[in-house]
Amino acid sequence: MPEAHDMLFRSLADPTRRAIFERLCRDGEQTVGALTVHAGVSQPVVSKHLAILKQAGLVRDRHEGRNTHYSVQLGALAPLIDWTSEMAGFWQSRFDDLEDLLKRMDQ
Amino acid sequence: MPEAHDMLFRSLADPTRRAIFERLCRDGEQTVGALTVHAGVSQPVVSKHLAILKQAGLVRDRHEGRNTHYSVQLGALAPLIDWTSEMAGFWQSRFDDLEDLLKRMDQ
DNA sequence: AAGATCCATACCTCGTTGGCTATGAATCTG
DNA sequence: CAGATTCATAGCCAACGAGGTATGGATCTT
Repeated sequence: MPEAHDMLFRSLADPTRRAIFERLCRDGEQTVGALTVHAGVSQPVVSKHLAILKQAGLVRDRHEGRNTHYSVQLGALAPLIDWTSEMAGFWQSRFDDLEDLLKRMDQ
Repeated sequence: MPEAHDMLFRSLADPTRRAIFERLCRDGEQTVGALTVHAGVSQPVVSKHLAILKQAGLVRDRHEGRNTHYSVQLGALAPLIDWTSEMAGFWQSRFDDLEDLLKRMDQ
């Protein structure tokens, strides 16, 4: 069972995939075709990347006729923010501990 | 030239590597041996992971006799925070645009 | 000095994956 | 209905990467 953070980080690790996600963040909902134009890779590759992003909970799709529109999933980045905050928190708390120690040593 | 964010995300994508980084965040400076005990992989593998984390700017090393101590690099997570904020910002601003639009339509 | 310990590097292997083309299903359009 | 368009899936391949063992350099320890 791949931990939840795994898919998240792994999804964003690939440059092509991250670029697609960034574009969706910047410009909002896009069809596969529109995304393919700027992706620099073939349409099937874009579709595969989108499937991975979707499975990671980063994007969602909406079907309309023969078009599929992708957009950023609400709260997509929340786990990333949480993880980062947690790690930064650990770091900070140890820093505080050191500060306390130094303060007590100072007395 | 691999963009800076690439190494960052790719470094954190691997579970073993991320676990090592998390441990350094939680418990502070550690020797390679200490990290290897809990890593579940061989010592050379741990060394390699640490080299990757170091190249990504996430950790730093300090040599002391035959021991090498690794610790989280100051400001390691800053680029990650920045990127996340930027993406969330794009999303938010488009949301605001929509809100404005709806507001104007409401009149 | 000899052995033990710590770590990094070299080398190999195998699974994963990101890319492609081909194709088919589904939907417009003439 | 026939062709065109949009997208997803399947199959394939080359490259990468994470794991292992073997080994050597450097440093304690006796």
